[in-house]
Amino acid sequence: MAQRTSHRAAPEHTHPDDVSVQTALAALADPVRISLVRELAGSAEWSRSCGSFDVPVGKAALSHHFTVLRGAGLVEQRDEGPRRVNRLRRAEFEARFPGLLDLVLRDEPTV
Amino acid sequence: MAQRTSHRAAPEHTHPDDVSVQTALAALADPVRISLVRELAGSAEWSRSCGSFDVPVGKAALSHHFTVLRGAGLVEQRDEGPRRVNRLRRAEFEARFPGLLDLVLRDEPTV
DNA sequence: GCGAGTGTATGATTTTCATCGAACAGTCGG
DNA sequence: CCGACTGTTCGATGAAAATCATACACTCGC
Repeated sequence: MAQRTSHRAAPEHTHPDDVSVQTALAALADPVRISLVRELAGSAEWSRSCGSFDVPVGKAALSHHFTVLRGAGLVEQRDEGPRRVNRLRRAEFEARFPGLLDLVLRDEPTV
Repeated sequence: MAQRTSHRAAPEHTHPDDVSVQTALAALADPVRISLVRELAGSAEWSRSCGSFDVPVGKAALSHHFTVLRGAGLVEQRDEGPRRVNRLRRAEFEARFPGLLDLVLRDEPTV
């Protein structure tokens, strides 16, 4: 039989098409999640594990934020050995909510 | 001297240019405020008083929501006799957050 | 100027959400 | 098989936000 990469339950994903505007906006209206999305946008796909992000919260909260991002159709996850790697669903999200992601990514904080 | 229309304190407004993406998203990530913005978009400017909107909340909460919308640069208000009439700041908001308002207005709930 | 109509302010209540600590579950290298 | 590493789950906590009821302020027609 085919080789299994993981015996863990695969994370549940929601396609952007099944997401309401309100849910999408709520997902992006949080400073930690905005940081995650921005960092993710600046990295190659599947290159970032959940723990590799520079956000000031514990791993429990971090896990929660990724759940929210998945539920909003913003992030796709895949298990790779012990870690869970991420990908920003740019094209799909853009198709569903044109311009929205760009607004978040372009509006960098004035450091 | 010039005639005064109102002896009330004029409502404080925030221009969309002075609003962060996060604030804008948070303002639009609420069902009641989404309803207000949609109804407002379907009416002539300055034609709707605060109490004329069909939302399931008391007037105290309603007043609060308009404060949030003003603070996000989404709504402009003017006193007209006993009522406070509203205007959606379409052009200004669109200039600051291109496409965002359209997303909210286009995504009508499937009734 | 009274009273109805409209909106704001205040304080309390409720709900929602972000967060943490601790316990648990896979994965992988030795 | 053990131990380090990664991430999830659970329960509790705290903060923020929505809501309400009440009281107050302003406008206007009578």
